[in-house]
Amino acid sequence: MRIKNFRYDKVGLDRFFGPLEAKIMDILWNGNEKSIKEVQKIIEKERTINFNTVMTVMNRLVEKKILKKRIVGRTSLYKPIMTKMEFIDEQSKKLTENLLDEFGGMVVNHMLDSLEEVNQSLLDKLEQKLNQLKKGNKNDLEK
Amino acid sequence: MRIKNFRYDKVGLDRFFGPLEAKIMDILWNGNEKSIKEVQKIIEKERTINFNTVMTVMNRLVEKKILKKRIVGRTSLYKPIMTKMEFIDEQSKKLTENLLDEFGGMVVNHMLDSLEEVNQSLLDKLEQKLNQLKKGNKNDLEK
DNA sequence: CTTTTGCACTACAATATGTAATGGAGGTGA
DNA sequence: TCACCTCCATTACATATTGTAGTGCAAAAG
Repeated sequence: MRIKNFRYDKVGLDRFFGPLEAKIMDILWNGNEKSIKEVQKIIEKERTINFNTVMTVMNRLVEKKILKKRIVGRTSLYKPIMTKMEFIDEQSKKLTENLLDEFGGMVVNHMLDSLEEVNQSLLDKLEQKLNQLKKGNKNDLEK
Repeated sequence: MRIKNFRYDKVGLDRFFGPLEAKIMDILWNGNEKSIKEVQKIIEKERTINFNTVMTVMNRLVEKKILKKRIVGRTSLYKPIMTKMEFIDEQSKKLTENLLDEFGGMVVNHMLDSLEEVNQSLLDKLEQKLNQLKKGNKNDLEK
């Protein structure tokens, strides 16, 4: 399975995961490979959580190919398949491509509208990319 | 209620709605205010669909404030609260803002990457906006 | 007054996610 | 060896969303 939903009434990891899933991913992205017990203990610092609940959700994340599970003796260790940055990058890229496919120029305009409050270095990047694109187009014409 | 999910494994209206919801919205956006019966008849051209099924889904769309319902005599007429363009614009705007909030410059880069395949008029628009932004920034500095 | 139509109410199914009980398999201490 | 403890699999129930449809009422049509 894949991540299919972007929840835009949520923030951060909650945009891609349910709240418990997000918590677990957060823990695993901010540390090493962990057993269910270890994850459960960390969550228990904030609230009570049943060991089996953590296990079920972690195993579902394995089915979804978000986590991978390594069995060491009698214990299973879990860690994310991608780093958080890789994950975020992949998701935001997919979303961006999807938005452009679906809405085209409209999204570019919205983006640029929202960009007004954005810093200079991003503007520079934008300009740089724009020049790059213009050159590309010119070359295309020459071919 | 609001639209909360963007399904990026789907296309078009299916990104925001379930398949039957999407079909219904499509019908109502491509025509006038319609009764349940009228909508059902249109869907029945493609497949069998129970009157009550259409009714339930349409009334749920009213609850979600996507449709509004007007009772005329014994019949209820339904139409979208927003035009399709308004809806698409609002959703894509929200999504864009959300993506920028969440991922910032990363999204801009993805967007510009994806933009390479895009037409000249969009490039022009982009350039225009860029100049606008640059001017804006200059003014900000002068203040 | 019976039949048809439009609708409300209710219910069930599938999927996603959170929750947890039960019980097995294997290690540990007495 | 026996009782216990730890980790895990299996199974289940709960809620929300969406699609589906039965039952029955109330009003219109005849």
